[in-house]
Amino acid sequence: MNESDKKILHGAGKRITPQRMLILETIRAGQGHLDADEIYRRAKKRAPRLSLSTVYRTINVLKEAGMIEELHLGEEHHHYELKDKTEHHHLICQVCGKVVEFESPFNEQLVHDLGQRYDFEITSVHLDLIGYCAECRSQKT
Amino acid sequence: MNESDKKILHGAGKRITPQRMLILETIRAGQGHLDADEIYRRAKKRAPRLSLSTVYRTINVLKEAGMIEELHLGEEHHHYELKDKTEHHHLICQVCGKVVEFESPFNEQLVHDLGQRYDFEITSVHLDLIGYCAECRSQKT
DNA sequence: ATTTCTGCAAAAGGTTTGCAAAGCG
DNA sequence: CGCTTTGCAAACCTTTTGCAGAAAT
Repeated sequence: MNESDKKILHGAGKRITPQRMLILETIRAGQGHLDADEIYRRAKKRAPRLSLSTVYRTINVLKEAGMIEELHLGEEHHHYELKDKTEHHHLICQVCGKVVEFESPFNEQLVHDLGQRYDFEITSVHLDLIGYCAECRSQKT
Repeated sequence: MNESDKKILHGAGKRITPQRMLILETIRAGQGHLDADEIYRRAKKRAPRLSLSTVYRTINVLKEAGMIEELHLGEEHHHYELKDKTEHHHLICQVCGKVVEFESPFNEQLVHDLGQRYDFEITSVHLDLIGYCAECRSQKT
C-alpha cells in the first residue's frame, strides 16, 4: 500500500491497519481474479489470525473509497480489482472461467450518443464477451 | 405458455406442469425485471401453495432448455428474461436500478475480430452501461 | 404404472452483524 | 485516551437438496 493509497483512505476517514494494507496488496497482486474467499486464503498465509469478516469489511471500505471495483463475471462469485487501471473489459471462458482483459473497442462518441438517445448520463461501461477459450475449445469433442 | 414453449420443454424431456406454465408466464410478464423471490411472490398470488424451491428448480429447467436467460445487473440479485427477444443490452441507473434495453451497437465483425485476436470463440456479448437516468439526475443536488 | 415433479423442511454457501478485546491516531 | 477496527461466533439471506406424496405421461 503506497502513500497515495493511504491518503485516499485517510481522506475517507478510515484508519490504516495492517489488515487493510495486506488485503489491498492481495487484491492488487490478484489482478482482478480473486473472490473474497480467495483473498482471505492468500492473505491469511501472511497473517494467520486474519478473519474472513475483516476481508469482507475491508472490501466494503475499499469499495466505498473508490479504490477497488467489484466485478460480476459469469454466474459465480464477485471478483475485485484495483480501480486505477485503464478501462478494459473481459473475455470469459464459459467452461474454465478464465478471464482475459482487453481494451475498450468503442469510442467515446458511440457511448455518448447512446446516453443521449436514452437520456442517461453514462458513468461506466461493462462489456463481457462470453465464449470458449482455446484450450477448452480443443477439448470439446 | 404457448405451443412452441411446450414443444421446447418436451424436447428437453421435461414435463408440462401448471407451476412451470405459471412461472414462465410470470417471467414473461416481468419483462426481465424480476428476481427469484419476486417471481415467487407474484406467481403465488395465482397458486398459493407454490413453493420457492419450485421457482428455483423451474428457473433452472428453463435455463437449461435455453428458454430464459439470467442477468446480473448491478450488484444485486439475478434477474430473468425470456430468450426469444432480439439481442439487446442494458442501460442501468446506478441510483434507482431502472433498466432500459437497447440494441447492439456493434457489428459482428468487431466481435469476431476480438475473438480472433485472443483466440476465443465468442458465444455471447454482455454490455451494460451504468449511469444516471433522467429522473435520478434531476434529483442529484 | 412409471417416472418426474412438487411442497416442505432442513442444509448449504456466501455475506453480514454483535460484542468484547485490541489497536490506530 | 477515545473511537475505530478486529476476531470470533452466531445470524442472515439466497439458493440447493432430501424425501415422501402428488401429478404427468
